[in-house]
Amino acid sequence: MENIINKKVESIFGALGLDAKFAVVRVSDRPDLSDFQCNGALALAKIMSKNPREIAAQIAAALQEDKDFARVSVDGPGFINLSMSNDFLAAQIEAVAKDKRLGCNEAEDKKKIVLDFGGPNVAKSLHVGHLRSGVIGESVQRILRFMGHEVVSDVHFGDWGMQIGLIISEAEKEGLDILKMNVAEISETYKKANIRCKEDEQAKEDARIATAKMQDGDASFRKMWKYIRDVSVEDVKKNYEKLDVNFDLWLGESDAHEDCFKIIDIAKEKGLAVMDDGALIIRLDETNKPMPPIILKKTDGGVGYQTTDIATILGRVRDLKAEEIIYFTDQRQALHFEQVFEAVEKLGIAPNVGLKHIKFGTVNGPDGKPFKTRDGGVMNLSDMIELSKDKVRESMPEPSAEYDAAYIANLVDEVAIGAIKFQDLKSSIASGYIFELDDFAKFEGKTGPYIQYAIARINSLENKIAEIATAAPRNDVILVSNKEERDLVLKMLQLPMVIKRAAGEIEPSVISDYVYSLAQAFSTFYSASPIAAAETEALKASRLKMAGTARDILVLLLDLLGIKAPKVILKKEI
RNA sequence: GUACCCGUAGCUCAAUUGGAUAGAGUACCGGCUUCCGAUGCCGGCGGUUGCAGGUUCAACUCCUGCCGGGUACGCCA
Repeated sequence: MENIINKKVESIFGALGLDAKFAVVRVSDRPDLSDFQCNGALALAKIMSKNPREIAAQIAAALQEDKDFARVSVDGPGFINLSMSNDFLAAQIEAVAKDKRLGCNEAEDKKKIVLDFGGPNVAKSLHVGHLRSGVIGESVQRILRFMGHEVVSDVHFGDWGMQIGLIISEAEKEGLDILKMNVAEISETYKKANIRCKEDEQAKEDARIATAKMQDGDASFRKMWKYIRDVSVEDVKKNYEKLDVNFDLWLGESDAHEDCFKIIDIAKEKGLAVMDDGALIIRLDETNKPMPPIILKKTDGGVGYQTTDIATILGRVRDLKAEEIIYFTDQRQALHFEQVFEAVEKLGIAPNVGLKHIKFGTVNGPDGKPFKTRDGGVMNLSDMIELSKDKVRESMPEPSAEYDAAYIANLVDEVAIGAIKFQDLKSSIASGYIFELDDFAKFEGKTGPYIQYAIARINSLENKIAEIATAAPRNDVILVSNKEERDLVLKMLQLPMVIKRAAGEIEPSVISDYVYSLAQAFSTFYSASPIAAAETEALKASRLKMAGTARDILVLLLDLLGIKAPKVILKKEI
């Protein structure tokens, strides 16, 4: 709808000989005054050094001719306030209700986009630190697909660095057989190795040598590497499944192994590779923003994650034909990606490919520092999920004939995961948040379950009315008869712009913010306007259709956030 | 030491990228159920946007300087 209004305003600007790029219409900051506003006259006045109110008045006068506007006024220094007619709004929402995509167009410039999120490592079970990357990445993946982009997601497993060497050399020292270990044992061995290497320089050196040997292709080391990788992948997959976080590709650093040599060759050819302190590096200190160098090859001959990340880009451009690559990690890796992107630029291996790093804040404890459990360790992701489910379970009824134990178990799952995900996506992803267990299972206020509940009520409403067997409201017309209805319709019509903005800014919180305000608008409407007992049949049909449309939008939005919308929400009778 | 990020209501966060009266949730206080799901709705309380300057018709937003917090800085990832 904003598109339509924008066009109307643009054509007026054109007719008046004004630059149409200032004809930007947005949702009004002052809903008491108008539905939409245009601030273009202010910007124009500055350029043309004219009185903004005069320009605004001229535009407003022309807009007034259009009967779709119920009211056009110029206020303050030159804001143009626009209010739409109820007929216009009704016609617009009618079109949305009919449309499979609820009025949303796909992007004009569709791209092939590779998303890199998750980033788990071998031998480490997922912890709260992994939550955000997965949840945010999953949502962005859904949003970009909805916009029509071709999206390929890759988990980019951390399976090629020191951690492998650490495990192998530690197992050797302890006389353990890696090929018989399970995930927990591998993880334990890794932890022990870390502790040992903190004290013991020689052990660290041994691990380094083991890493280099493995990377070099030693058969028995490769066998152990493969085993460790397979066992870890299987475990990590299970965890992501629980969270409904999905990847197209389960590639890892190891898959870029061959390309690492190519990167080194290219760097040499271009004269970018220099020996320094025994390592082969690319200098990045001569630019206006000097950075530490890329270490292509370590003194011991092994490659680090800088090289594998660069090599991975080469592969993604060559094999996947990526036009854009987006990374999701916490902000502590900002410098790393600046270095990698700069090196890629110098190497010229990804011309015209957009490289973006979406950084997000850490999940923090009450002290404002990255979250730790009471004993100082990191909290396991699956433990956290269980805690949230326990909370949700408390509010659920006992299994009944209608809803058996399996149904309730599934419901607990969907609500708990919904609560966790919404909590993670509800404020702008650049800022971190304080981890409060209680918040992950809250039902009230700005939470996932609040939205799920609103949806369940609409479903229930439709069932009830169908049961009463009143005149079927098919093909009835939506009427805008009171303030609550009008507010709801206006809110619903913002959908396309919201999704477009979320996709453009790669910011899922734009959607979580909107989905909540829409659910609120619905609840307000719902408690103010009787539906089953509406004054007339036409009004009843209209409101029912309105509610159904709101439900469809809410479900779509939750889906874009990666959150399930249960048809029915059960609760304990009190 | 250098670079980057942050500081908004008691708490957790917004503010459409420079626009009008800085908004939500939570907490707290008050009201709403013979009637569509009260995990709900309505109302109230709560602010010198860290401090001091500057640019602008207009600053939470941009610039400068302080204060306070965080993060990262060559062979871990």
